[in-house]
Parts: sequence; structure tokens; C-alpha cells
Amino acid sequence: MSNSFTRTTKQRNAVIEVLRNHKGFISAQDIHNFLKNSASTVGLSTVYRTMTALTTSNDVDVMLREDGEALYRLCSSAHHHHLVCRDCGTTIEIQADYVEAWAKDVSQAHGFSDIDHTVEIVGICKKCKK
Amino acid sequence: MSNSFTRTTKQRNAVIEVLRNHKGFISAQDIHNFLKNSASTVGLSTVYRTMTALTTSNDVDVMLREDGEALYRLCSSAHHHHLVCRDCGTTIEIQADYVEAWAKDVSQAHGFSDIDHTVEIVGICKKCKK
DNA sequence: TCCTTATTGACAATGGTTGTCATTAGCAAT
DNA sequence: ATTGCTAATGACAACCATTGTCAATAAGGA
Repeated sequence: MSNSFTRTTKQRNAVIEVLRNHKGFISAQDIHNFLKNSASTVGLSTVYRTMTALTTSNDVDVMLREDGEALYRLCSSAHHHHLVCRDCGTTIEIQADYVEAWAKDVSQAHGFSDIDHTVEIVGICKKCKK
Repeated sequence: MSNSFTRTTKQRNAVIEVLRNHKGFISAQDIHNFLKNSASTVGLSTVYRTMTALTTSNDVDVMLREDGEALYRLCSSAHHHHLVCRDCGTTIEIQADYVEAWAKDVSQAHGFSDIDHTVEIVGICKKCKK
């Protein structure tokens, strides 16, 4: 956790706690709804602000669902990719050194610089397959 | 063009013409704005409906920008990936057989099925680098 | 304890996208 | 050509995630 908050608040701790206890990606709206039914309620604005901060500090990954809604998840800071279940949202982090190298090569071959890339694999996990 | 329209209309032709003449990805809103200043004006609803149809028939690729807005582009129907310029939006289609295989292997190794994947590389192209 | 100001939260506003529905126009059949 | 059926259109409202606003609150150093 290398975020750049200058103060510690219980709201932010509550949000981070939800992320910790949640397997897979979760939306800001859902975090807010979840906290609504709990002891520590947190404003929607605060949830968004917290997510923005955690994102820029690379403590969470962002992923855009097909409808454009943003999904968040605590992550290891190292660069990696995701294998996500379409049904239950379970996520597995994947290391892909080869793909990293490939992305770099391809882009250089086309004269591109300042490269950034995303790789997402979605499917149905073993549990949901039944 | 293997779309599933049951009738041909000038509105749809106009939208497709914009896509044909546009290098790189373009949003539905921009297509609509562009047509507003032309001979054949097309309703926003129609633009969206056309894009949805072209998407399901695999005649256009969809890409979500960071803010969640959908960007479209005519594409070859074969599966491929994109190399996009962050500045000017110029797009290059990439074949990546190895990555295809890799995605398949990785997901099977984790017990996932019905796989779908996306690979996007964004950077600065040669022209915009200057 | 006091003070500064980062942070919060209720609410309004934004903007892309989807839904509604009366009107229009392909196009197949006549 | 004309007719009839209905796909398709477009103006507009509704939706909903996200961002902006700003007065009130609270963290934490002095």
C-alpha cells in the first residue's frame, strides 16, 4: 500500500477493507451498496475518490466491463494480467513475461513508443461450468 | 460486410461511409456530430443501433476508452489485436498467433473454458512523437 | 486544546447510452 | 406503379455511472 493520502480516515479504511475481503473485481457502486448495509456507511463520492487515489498509486487494478462500468481490485504492484470468470467474477493474476516482450517488439517494429498494454482473458471458471 | 440488416437505408450507408473514411477508432457521438455537418443527417439513436448491429456481426471492433466511452472501427473479420496511438488514434491491426495460443493454454491450465480475450497496445506513433 | 486544511457527504450536474413510440420508408407481392 | 406489412428512423425522455460543488467535519501537528 503506497497510496498518497495525507490523512487516515475510517471511511477509507472501510473501503479498503471491502476490497480486501472481496475475491475478484468489484464496482464503486457495489462497494458503496455493501457499506450501506454495514456499520460504517461511506458516501459514494468518497468511494470514487478513494478508488481514484488507489488507482493512481497502483494499489488497485481497474478493468472496464462491457457496459463501461469500472471494476476495481487490490493487486500486487508488479505488472500482470487477468483471467476473469464471466459468471462469478473470480480473478486470477497471470504473469506473462513473453507477452510483455512481444508487446514491446511489435510496437517498436511499428515505430511506437511510450507503450502501455492490456491483456484480459475472460471465460467460465471450473466452478461455474457445472 | 456480413451484417444482419433486413433492409438497406441511406442512414446506415452514411454511417458506414463515415467509418470507411475514418482512420482509427471513432465514437458514436463523433459519427453523429460529423454527419450533422453533412448532407445526410442521421439520428443519434440510429447511429447507436447501427453500431450495435455492426458489432454483433463482427464488422466493427469495439474498444473502450479510459473514460468508458465506446470507440468503433471497421475491421477485418479475422481475430486480431490493435496497436493504437494515444494521440491521433491511428490504429494498426496486429496478427498474434502466438498470443492466441498462449491465452488458450493459460486459461486451460486454470480450468477456464469458453475463452475470449482482448489485447490492446497503446503508445505514441512515429508521427506524433516529434 | 487549538488551528489549519484534508476529507467528507449530500446533492446537483454531466454525458454517454438505452428505451419509447408515433412516423417514415424499404421492398415483396399484387 | 400501387398497396400493405413492418423494419427502421428520429425526437425525446429516461437511465445511471461518474464528476463537480461546497458547507460541515475531523485528522493530526503545533
